[in-house]
Amino acid sequence: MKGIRQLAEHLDISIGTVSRALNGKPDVNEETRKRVLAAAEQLGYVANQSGRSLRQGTTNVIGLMIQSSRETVENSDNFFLTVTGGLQSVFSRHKLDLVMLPCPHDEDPYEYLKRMVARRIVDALIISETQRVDKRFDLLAKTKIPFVALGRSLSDGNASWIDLDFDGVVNSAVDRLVAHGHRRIAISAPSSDINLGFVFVEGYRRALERHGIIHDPALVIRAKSSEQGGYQVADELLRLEDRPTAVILIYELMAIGFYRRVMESGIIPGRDIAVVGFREAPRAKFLQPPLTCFRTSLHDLGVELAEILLSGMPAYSEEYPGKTRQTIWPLELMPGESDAFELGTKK
Amino acid sequence: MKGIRQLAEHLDISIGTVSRALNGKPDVNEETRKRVLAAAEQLGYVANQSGRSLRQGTTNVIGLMIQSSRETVENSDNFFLTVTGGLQSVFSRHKLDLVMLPCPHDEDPYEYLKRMVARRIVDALIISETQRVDKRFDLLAKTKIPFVALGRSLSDGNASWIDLDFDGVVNSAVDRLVAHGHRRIAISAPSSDINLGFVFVEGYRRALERHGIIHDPALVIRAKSSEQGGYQVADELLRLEDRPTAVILIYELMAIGFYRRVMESGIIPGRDIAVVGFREAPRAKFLQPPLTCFRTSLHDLGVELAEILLSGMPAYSEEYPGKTRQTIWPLELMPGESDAFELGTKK
DNA sequence: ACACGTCCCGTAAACGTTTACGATCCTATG
DNA sequence: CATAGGATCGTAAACGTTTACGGGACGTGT
Repeated sequence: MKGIRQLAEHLDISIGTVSRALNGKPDVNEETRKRVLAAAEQLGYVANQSGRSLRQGTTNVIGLMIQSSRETVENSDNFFLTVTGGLQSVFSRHKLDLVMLPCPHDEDPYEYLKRMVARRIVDALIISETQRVDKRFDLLAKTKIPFVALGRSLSDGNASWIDLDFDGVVNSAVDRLVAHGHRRIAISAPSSDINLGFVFVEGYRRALERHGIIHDPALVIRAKSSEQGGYQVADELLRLEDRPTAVILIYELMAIGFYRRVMESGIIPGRDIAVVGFREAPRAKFLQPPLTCFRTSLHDLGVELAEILLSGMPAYSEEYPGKTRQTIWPLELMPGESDAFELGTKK
Repeated sequence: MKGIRQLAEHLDISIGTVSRALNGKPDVNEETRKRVLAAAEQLGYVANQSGRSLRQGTTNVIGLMIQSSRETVENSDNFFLTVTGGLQSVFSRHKLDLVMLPCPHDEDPYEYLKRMVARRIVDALIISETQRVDKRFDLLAKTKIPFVALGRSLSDGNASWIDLDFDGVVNSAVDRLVAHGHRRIAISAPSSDINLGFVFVEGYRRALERHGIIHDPALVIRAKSSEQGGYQVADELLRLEDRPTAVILIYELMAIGFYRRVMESGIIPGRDIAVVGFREAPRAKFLQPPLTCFRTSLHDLGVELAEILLSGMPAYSEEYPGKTRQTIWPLELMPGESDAFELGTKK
């Protein structure tokens, strides 16, 4: 089966009518529509995407750009695959397909994005792993292509985004630890270049301030979000003369390394030091003691993300142009036993 | 900047010459080529992919189809993102872009693939997570689209594929355990529907046979490749009256759950029971005791995979059509301490 | 009988590229 | 001087689809 032309002459109908029939347009007899659909099915005809795209300037494909940098590969940990599930559950209802666009390690994400936009293989884009200053926002705004960011940025220029509630997480964690009597609370986070690192530590500082605790910069450890990172965090904290009594880890993967390092020094998590993790993953509850952490449904986050995007696309939104939407996605505390003790009372 | 036509009249050159200049074709003066390239750069012109694809029937995009099924999401654990890095390092040299095509959970992979093929948004395909019988091979063979499978299949029909050396892994594991005095060796694997599950257990049986050990079906545990799965494997094995003295786990993630369950019963891995894991991931060495497992470079696997694919594409291979290539990808033993004891001698 | 509206369909242009073909100019060679 | 041939460029067709436009057939109301 070559193209619509062959299909048309096989049916002895004009090519225009065939196209209208296939696309559910009016001005075509219901009976001939049946015939066309049947013949297309039988001959296995599917419209050539290039031709269609060229004509109507649309591809029916949404792109999800990911960086998969070295840093990410170690910890993203199916984050994207799970979000993708939520995205697709929405997109498939609109006959949109999702493709993931992985930016090569050795290419500048900005240049990569520019190429992808220019190639016009997607109608809209989702960018992720936003930097604190991120030129991609300007680029996408300038090209008028609909997009949503997964992650805030200073450069968002009032564009739509969705982000995890880092602030809520760190506030809740600090409150909880303070209630247990802790005053020296350490925190780990990635570099403040990436927005997560900045926002997380900022929230931490405000939370401490709220409790009247002075902030000690030595208790903020920048580390990779991996087992090695957790190991290193523990290592650095153990070196301090005035050690913290509690620690907030980012990415629960770090807890594995953290546990190991402190236990090597005879320190038992959940008894000698309190540990809170963010965010929940299956293995958190397999640690000993089980890790107190924060959970959320990444699938549902994907659903929300998709809806935000669609609401910004003329063809899929009734009240376009609507306002851009900025959403902070909540997480729920999952109490474990890694912080379940009152400071000063060792069981 | 609209299209090549505007670029041409801006330069006061014919559209044909501009196209030739941009694509490095001959029959164009070197100086005018410079001018064209400069103007294109300055005006930010990039060829519209749809037009180009329509004309020359090629998209310069390679697709990597992944299923991201529930099963996979829990354990694939950046497997694909790492392989992707290797793929892109090859593709980028040929000006090919890679997109990941995630099949929605609720859609049949075969139907999804059919849609993607028909849409013609990729020039070639990589399929993964092959089933033991997998209709996708026939479909791709029939449509003549170049492809490689990541994973063997009964249905491969002599197509190209690459797969991890499950056989070598399980042989090596069994040899090692037998050398340490073990005779009752359990194994975990996913369902034999997926090819990995089948091949792995088959190799296990042959390895036992080689050592004259009779195969006890009770020692083959089908479980999900996750922490929960590992927990469940331990649970089932503990219920046996004639317990195994060693176990081979698939996916080192399972070891976390396995360790926890047996330790709940006072059994210490590496002392009371030997554990070998497949395949290596960062966290294996953060377990206590460190897990003996098998490692490989998934990046390099991606490179090989890309080269196999390219060798099957007329435009990128000098001796096309070459033979199809089936590659078994080796893994290397990483001795830990989880099996470092002689049976009968408890330290 | 006439006007008019509805339903259905065919025709052809347009989307942005690439490329086969032919035209032009210039130089070297006889 | 005639001619061949190379270098460089312009012209136009083609890729497969969608869609604006117009036209024929038919029914309905005056």
